[in-house]
Amino acid sequence: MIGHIQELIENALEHLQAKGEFDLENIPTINIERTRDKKHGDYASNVALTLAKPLKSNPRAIAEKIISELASSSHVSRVEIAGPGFINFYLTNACRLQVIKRILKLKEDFGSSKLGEDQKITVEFVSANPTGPLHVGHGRGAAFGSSLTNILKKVGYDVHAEYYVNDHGRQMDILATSVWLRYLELCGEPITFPTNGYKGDYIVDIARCVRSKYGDDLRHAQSEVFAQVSPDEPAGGSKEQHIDDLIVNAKDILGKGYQKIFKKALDSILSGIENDLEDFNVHYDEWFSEKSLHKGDTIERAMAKLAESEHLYKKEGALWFNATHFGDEKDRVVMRENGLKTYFASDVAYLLNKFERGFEKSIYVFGADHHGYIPRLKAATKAMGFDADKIDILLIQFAHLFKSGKKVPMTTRGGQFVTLKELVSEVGCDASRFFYVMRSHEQHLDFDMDLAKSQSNDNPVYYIQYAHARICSIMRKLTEQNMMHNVEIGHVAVELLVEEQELDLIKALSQYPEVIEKAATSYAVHTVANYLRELAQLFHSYYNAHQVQVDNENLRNARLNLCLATRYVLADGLRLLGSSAPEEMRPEDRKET
RNA sequence: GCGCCCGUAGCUCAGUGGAUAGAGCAACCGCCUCCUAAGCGGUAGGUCGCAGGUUCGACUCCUGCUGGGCGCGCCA
Repeated sequence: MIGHIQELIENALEHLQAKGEFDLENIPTINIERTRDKKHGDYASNVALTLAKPLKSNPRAIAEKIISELASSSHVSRVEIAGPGFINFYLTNACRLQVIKRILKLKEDFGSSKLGEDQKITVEFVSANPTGPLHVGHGRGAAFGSSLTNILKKVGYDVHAEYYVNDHGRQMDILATSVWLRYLELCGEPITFPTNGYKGDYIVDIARCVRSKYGDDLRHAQSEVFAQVSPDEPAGGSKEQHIDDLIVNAKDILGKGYQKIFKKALDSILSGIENDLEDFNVHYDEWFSEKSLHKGDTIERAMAKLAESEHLYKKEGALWFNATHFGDEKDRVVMRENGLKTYFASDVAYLLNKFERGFEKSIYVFGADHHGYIPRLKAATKAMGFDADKIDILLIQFAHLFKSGKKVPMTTRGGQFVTLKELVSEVGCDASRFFYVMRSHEQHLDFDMDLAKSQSNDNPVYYIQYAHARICSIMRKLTEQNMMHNVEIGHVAVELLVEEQELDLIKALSQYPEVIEKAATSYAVHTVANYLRELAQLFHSYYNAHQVQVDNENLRNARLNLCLATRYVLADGLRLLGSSAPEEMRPEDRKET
């Protein structure tokens, strides 16, 4: 419709130009937008305002000339000038009502588009180190990334959702060593657990699994384990050195046994993460292993690419990438003096891998604390000769969890935190998914657990679901009374929908494709949540003001069509956000909170 | 110190150059003989952090200031 109006104006401008009324160097791109206020019609253009300057004339006069040259259209009922010189377009009722037929035909495909042209893109999100269960801090990235993936698919991208698994490096060694030490404790060895080890209870659980599988096979004497280990921090030493020494000993003493523990720890935590995310309705196409980059030659090739473009240099024994050349604040080490590659080297290799897999766009969803990564990833992209516009890095601001009015700490050093699993089991998947994405990802979020749990009118997700359930209920009642919903009768009688609430609801429905498209192009998942709330609001108002099941068969079917169309959009929108659309919600099912 | 993000109603937030700045919650007043009251209608609530600038037009863009969050290792 926007394109149609654009065309009308464009033609009018060309006529005016040809008649010599206007003297423009070129026809500008014409901006058409939905009006916010229905008193301003359905669509408005500011074209006369923008032309005021080049034409050196007043906007209202220009608008008048444009209107006089507008060709008549079967979709437009009225055009008027308003305010400083806006041109407002009113659609014909027939045109407005078409959307119902369209939705009933397309069903849940309404709002889908070919915007993405089937381009291969990837969205990487969460990617938390597999050193422990996911906590509520990861939940926002998971909810956002998953919803974004759904939305991008909806507009026609071939989206590959990916989790980058940091299954390589020192943190994993600390994990494996922590498990081993807990295992030794279970065997009865007197162990002083290192300050820098992972202290969560889940480590003990894994150690127990190791013990039940291997018995005492991996047991070694405390004296051997701690032989030549420098003192821990409480004993006046360095906690970093202490844990590193323990890792060296663990690898030495255990040999192949170390890999067994390592693998057990990784598998156990990773499958826990996978399960937690599945329960959170978050699905991945790929769990990408960092180790696979080390096993293959991707890192070498990535480094070679950087070297080729002469962006690598040696300093103080280490190998550096000159990121400052591309605007980063400092150069970055890719290989340490001890010959080990840094995480950044893996990141560059992963980047190369994404380009090699032919993704047109790689979207990274990072926590706000990772904002320092943007310049260096962009720098590496450019240095390898790729288009930096092909990577988009989104920062998710922190969510603060509130419980009983008090802020709940997200993580603590001691390994105590609210896990995602706990959140989902306490609040439920639907409400927690919705709460995480109902605010802009660029905004700090206060997550009120009590509100999310409350199954009441305070809770926006239930409000939306309730609208859906009400429609389902209308349909059920109909069947109980042996009345038929005849869609064709409804289509023919569509002009009977004249109530204000009906027209408002119809208008909102017709906006769904635009909302989805805008959410996709600007990565603004929360706009879908806002839209659904508005749509539910309009439906509830309508429901209260007018009866759907009326005696008049024509009107009844027209209204049923409208309800059904609303239902499709509500269900699809909820699906995009990872929430369900229940067909029945009973007040007596509510849990008192 | 440097860099990134944020400041809109009592609270939590929408509003990515347009018309009279909007929702929800909290407050107050109403609505079930009628398809689910997890609902609806109404009232009240604002110096869009402050000061300049760009523009026909600024909550929106630019600069400075101010308040808050986060980040600045051969850590992961």
